[in-house]
Amino acid sequence: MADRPLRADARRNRERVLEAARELFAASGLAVPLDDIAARAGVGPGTVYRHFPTKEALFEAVTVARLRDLVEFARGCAADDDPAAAFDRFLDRLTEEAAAKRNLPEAFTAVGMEGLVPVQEELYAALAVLVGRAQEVGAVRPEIRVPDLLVLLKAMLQAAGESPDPTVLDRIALVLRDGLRPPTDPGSIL
Amino acid sequence: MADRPLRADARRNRERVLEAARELFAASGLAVPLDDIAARAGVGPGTVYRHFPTKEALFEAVTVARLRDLVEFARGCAADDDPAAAFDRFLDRLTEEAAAKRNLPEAFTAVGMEGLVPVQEELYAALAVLVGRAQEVGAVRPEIRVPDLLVLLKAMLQAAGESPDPTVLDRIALVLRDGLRPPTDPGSIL
DNA sequence: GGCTAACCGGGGCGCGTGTTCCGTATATTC
DNA sequence: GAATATACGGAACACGCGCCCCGGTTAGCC
Repeated sequence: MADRPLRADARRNRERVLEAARELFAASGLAVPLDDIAARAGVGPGTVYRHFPTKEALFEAVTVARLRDLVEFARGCAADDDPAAAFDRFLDRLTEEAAAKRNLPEAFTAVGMEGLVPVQEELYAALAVLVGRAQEVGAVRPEIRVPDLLVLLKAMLQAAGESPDPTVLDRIALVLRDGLRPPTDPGSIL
Repeated sequence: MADRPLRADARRNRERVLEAARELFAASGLAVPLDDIAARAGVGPGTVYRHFPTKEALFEAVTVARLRDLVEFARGCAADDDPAAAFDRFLDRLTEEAAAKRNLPEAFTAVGMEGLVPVQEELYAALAVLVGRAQEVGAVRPEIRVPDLLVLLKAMLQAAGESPDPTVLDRIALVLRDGLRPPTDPGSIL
């Protein structure tokens, strides 16, 4: 209970494990063997378990951080003056991150990971604001709900991760963006 | 080599295994344990292996059939008079099938399954015609290529399959459809 | 109805992978 | 610099699952 400060080498190893986990989870998702993470960190498997009670816990630790960043960004966008531009900025950010981060899509809807739920809910709430405001100014079709968006975004991230050709992502993002806009309603172009 | 006709009980069991595999693969994809399939078919695991040399072979057998149907449908669409409507019909069919068929998306891009390749190529070719014709009449944005479409559809079906709410799929299909259309080009509405 | 060959069932092997354990090494403290 | 708690490493364990094998059974044929 009395959190004694970690020994110096312990803290260093903890950081190394997190770093290795970040990279490998991003590359191959949850499928990567834990031993590989340990090896990449220059550490034995036992050491990983000293710091994280389970493989899932490690995944959580890595993923919560990434999701938290995303939530923060979404909140920043929500505070933007121009709701349409704000929504666009968020999509931009997501397509950037999509490059080769397979753990993000898994994190969106992963179930059964206790620690992920709060951040998922925060993301949901932030997106609700972002989408709602964009819909008010007619930048996003009104029937769209946050879960729809999450599914779509997840699909995009997944698709991007699987395709070897990076330009695929550009075209997919294009389709998504145009599809989210309301069907041309005369006079909607500010 | 001389394909002696299968014994009656053997043929019956083979059919049962295929049936069980269809259902379970559709529900949970390749992840379902082979023993479950055997149990569902009322058969021992050994019997499954008598008919299919490997679990992947069973998956192939089930999936090739489904893909072949899809290819046939796509070809039918390609022969349609109205290319725009034909493309739409294909999308409709796909969203219908998406309801709870997790093996379909996996089949689109599954690699390392020898038997799947020919059908995948056929699907690719059929889609190329379908998309090409739709593009000629301005129903689909010109920069889209078949791989884009495959990746996008796959990810979407997958993501939608995970969502408990079936209406999500409807809205996603809507977004997809509008997103694939070229950005309103005055005069494109026949 | 009996004979033969084909087929069935499920127990068991091997492997990959998450997890634990303990003897050894090292940081910290006095 | 010695004492002690803390952390390390990797071998060993547990387990799920794909896959094989053999004793028993059943279908097909005379």
